[in-house]
Amino acid sequence: MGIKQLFSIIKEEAPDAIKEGEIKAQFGRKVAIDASMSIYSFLIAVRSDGQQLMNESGETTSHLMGMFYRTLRIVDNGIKPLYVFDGAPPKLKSGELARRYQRKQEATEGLEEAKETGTAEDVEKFSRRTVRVTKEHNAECQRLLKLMGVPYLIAPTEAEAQCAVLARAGKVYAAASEDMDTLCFNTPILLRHLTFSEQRKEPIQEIHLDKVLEGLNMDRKQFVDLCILLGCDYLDPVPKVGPHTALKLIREHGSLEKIVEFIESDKKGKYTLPDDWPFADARDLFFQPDVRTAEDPLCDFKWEKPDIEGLVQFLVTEKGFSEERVRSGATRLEKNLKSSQQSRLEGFFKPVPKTEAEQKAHKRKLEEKNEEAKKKRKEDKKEKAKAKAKPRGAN
DNA sequence: CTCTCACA
DNA sequence: TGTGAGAGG
Repeated sequence: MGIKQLFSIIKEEAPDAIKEGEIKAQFGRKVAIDASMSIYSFLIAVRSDGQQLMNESGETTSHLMGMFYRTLRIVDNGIKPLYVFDGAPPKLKSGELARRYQRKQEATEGLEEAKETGTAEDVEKFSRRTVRVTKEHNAECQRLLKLMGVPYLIAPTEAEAQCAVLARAGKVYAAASEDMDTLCFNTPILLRHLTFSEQRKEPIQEIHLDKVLEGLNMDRKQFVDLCILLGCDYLDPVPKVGPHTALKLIREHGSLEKIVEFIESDKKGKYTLPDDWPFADARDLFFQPDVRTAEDPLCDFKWEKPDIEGLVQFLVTEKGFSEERVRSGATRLEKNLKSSQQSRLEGFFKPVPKTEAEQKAHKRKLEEKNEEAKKKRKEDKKEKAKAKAKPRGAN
């Protein structure tokens, strides 16, 4: 998995591509979020005594908890989230690719377990391994979002790819994900650490793909080849090839075709490719993912007022949440989604003048504006009255 | 994971 | 104002 490696390469070779800032800087922006990935992490992280949270009937509530509060926090910051759910698993062209993909998926869960080996947390270990995002989890989160007035859409296959399409089309500002692989799907901007700013001290990262390519001096194809070489979700990495070598190989040979050629003809046999390594098929998945175009009516979305009573019914009555918390959450949601109707205003955060003189000047200005507005209203009224008195019929 | 509340 | 422990369902 090249997540760390890819980031370190970018940091090294294209530092301008990474912009760090506070969450406030994202005010008014729309972002696309991979819902299924989020749900998975909630199921793992939202726990108490090693168990997922559950209501009295034993139904899991971790995913709803996580999604409810995280979304609230995002919305509190004036950000408008759009969730994208995974559809069917991608149809992989080669059988080998499919095999590896499946194994990787299973390994992801096994890895969590392996990491825990040696610690005394047997219970946790066991329950983590069995975590799967089910149809029911997805459906419940969709119901929750609907009640919250937060839009979502279901991707034909992979959510990440769909997020990238929306960002590329300008329907959202960025794809928000922790997964660097999202860049391979051609999102112009990747937003990382969207949620844990403020509370933690880490800043939000914007990673700009154009700057990445510029800094690496590569086109998109070479960049994707680089990522595949580092080990993407669909293919195993090449043994002994780390970030440094991967970069060097791409720079010297220009493409995976040439690199494979080189490795196979290299008499010294420094590197060995995995037995079956259908890199071209993996590359296709990044270049021709199964997605809806941004113009598809199914990609239309809007933010609406929350259904407060519906939320209470679902979360409180059915799932045992605290009514007070749900209601106060719903109120926050109502307030924020209303006020963020207006789009991003540059200069919105210009500080109010500080000295007394400046404050007075500022006040005067406001009064002037007020006066002007009043006058205008009066005039408008007059116009209207005139129009009424002299109803139009002439034309 | 996120919230809350107690405590420096 | 900030941090840590503990609850949440």
